Amino acid sequence: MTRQPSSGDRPTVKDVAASSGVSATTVSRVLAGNYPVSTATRARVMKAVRELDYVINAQARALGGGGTKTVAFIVHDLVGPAFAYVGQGVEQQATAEGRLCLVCTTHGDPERELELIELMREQQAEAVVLVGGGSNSRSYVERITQIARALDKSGSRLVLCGRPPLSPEVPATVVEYDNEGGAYAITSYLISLGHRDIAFLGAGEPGHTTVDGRLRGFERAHEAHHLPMTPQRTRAITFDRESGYQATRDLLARGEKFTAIFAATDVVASGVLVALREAGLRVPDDVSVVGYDDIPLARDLTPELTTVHVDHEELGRTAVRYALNRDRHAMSQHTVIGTHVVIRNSTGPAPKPARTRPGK
Amino acid sequence: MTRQPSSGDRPTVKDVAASSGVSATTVSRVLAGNYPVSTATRARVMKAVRELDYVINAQARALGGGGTKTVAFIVHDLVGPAFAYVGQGVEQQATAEGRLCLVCTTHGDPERELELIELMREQQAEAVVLVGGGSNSRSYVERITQIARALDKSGSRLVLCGRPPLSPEVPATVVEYDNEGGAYAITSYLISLGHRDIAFLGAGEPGHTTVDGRLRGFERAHEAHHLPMTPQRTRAITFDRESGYQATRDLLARGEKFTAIFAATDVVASGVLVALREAGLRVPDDVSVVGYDDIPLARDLTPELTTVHVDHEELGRTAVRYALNRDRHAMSQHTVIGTHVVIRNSTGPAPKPARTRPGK
DNA sequence: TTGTAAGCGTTATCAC
DNA sequence: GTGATAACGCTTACAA
Repeated sequence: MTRQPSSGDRPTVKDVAASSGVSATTVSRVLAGNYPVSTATRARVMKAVRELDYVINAQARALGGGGTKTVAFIVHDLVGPAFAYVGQGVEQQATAEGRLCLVCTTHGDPERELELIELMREQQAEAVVLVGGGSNSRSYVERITQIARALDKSGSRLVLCGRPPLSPEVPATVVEYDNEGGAYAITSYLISLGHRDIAFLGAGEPGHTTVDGRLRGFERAHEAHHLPMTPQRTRAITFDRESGYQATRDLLARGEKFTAIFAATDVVASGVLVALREAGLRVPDDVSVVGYDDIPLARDLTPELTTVHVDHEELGRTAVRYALNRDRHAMSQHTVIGTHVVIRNSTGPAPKPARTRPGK
Repeated sequence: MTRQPSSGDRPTVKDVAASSGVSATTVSRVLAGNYPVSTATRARVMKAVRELDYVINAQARALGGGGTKTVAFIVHDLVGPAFAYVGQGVEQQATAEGRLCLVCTTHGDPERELELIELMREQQAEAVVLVGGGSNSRSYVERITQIARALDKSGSRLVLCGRPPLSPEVPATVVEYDNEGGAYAITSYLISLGHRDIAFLGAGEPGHTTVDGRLRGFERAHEAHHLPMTPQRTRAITFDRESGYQATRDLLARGEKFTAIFAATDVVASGVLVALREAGLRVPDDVSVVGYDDIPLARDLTPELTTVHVDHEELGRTAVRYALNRDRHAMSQHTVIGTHVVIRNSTGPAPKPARTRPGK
């Protein structure tokens, strides 16, 4: 007698087996397709599957057979363009490798991050991708190390995306981009245009790996060209449009001398442009502006923004690819993706003499 | 004798039980915390949990106990700003309700969409959120109806986010925004500024629900003000920046008469602005431009874009909230979220006489 | 080629 | 309070 599945109570292999007159094992074999089954039987089983509208229970399968085929993606938020692109890459590669993609947001809360890692451990995610720069503080590094070990013990792999490597003994996959190199390159470009007084908006949060790298590239470029740096021209900000705006106004209000501004991100640069425009300064005639990331916004700004291109999507793809196809004996992995300067219309030769605050 | 867990082989309740000298049942109770357990026992168990670094197996729990506490989010892609915000809302609400969030992208492929629905059925997702406008074609509606029924049978709920409701007999939750109303309002605003010749960029794909709604609002506003519409001024596009750019160039090249452009999305509007600028036309002095969506980009364009605000994040939140806390007896649900016009600097009084192609 | 039976790790049921 | 024991739905030896 055939069971009559009703709403909310799914048919199981047993139902299919009963309905097609075979054993549950055979049904399983037909569905998995990895075992010889006679054509006639297969047909009968498939017919029953269709009639009952049977779908396998992923939980039960995971428990009985292999693992769970899941990749977790933990990120600050989904709407930052850079994050969204990394996410896109992660999802894409996970799908390509036959995995499902779990996504969680921390909103910058370290506690929440920890909770999520535990959750992902429960879920047996094959890889747990952490996106975005982290702190460089001793305690933070220790924490991440611990997490990496815990995940490793649970048979899952920690992937750090867009931050520097940990010690080689830590079981983790690290995929970063040449953050410092990009900053060095674009700063050098400004210097080659004759700029000598360049403001840097994006200091602050000392120990934040992304910021640190960009600032370091900025500094190294100055050293390489034997140019002095003045601390008054580097500003701590919060990496949103508004803080770029405020920092620029502050720079102008204090009468700092500068002919160019290096904004730590494209989003910050968008605020910079507004402030300069309000102050009656022309870009790039009076002041050159550069950003970092090359998100689509960079092309929509007026003028179009000269910036450092980072292939965020590739970053996400690479992260998953490496984590899933790694040498099981290798402890740590580390890859760096290149960056390059994209020249658009927000940069030009330094005006002479250098501008100061208008009207001062 | 205590088991020694090694890499990749997780301790189980049994290990914890053995290590703390109680039964597996007791361990389960301590962990669930929903049953009386003596303080002493609880302490011993927790100690063992910590020592073994035990984490529960979510799959096994799902199989044994209740369901899976998962919400699935199926979307065209993650990087479209509107999608990203809906996703943010979905994730946020899912988390708030103690659910995990699975995310998958279709890249516009209907086959892929079907596959994903099946996958989500296997995963026993409590809710499956489909984001973005769909087709209105008979076959498409039938397909969705079938999907809704299939999911319902599997005990999971289909949620349509940002598209019109299906028939009341179809078990689905629909959350849309007042798409047509927003288009009506912003068109009326243009008309109130004296514009009589308004181009609409975003026709095409007849049957696409989002586009249809916006065009209908545009048309209704014309009717309400007894204004004629000329088909030559509505253009089919592909909803990216480039197609907005091309459509505008085409409009100009053909010498169409217009004093304002209604771009179907903010992204399209960004392309429109570029084309107008290249043609030497000033916005809003020569031509007014409006968009739709009010994504952050709208404020970064020059001039800042007048557009229709849609709270995409709230859309996502509402979708999940309704799907999870619905009346189990109600078949279909339907909610509409309001939209409103945001006036910025891309719109102004219609110039007179109406501009045509410059130099013509 | 097919079936039987024993897990997988948890929770629920029913005793004690 | 606590502990056996039987599900949950699937896979995978081991047999036939």
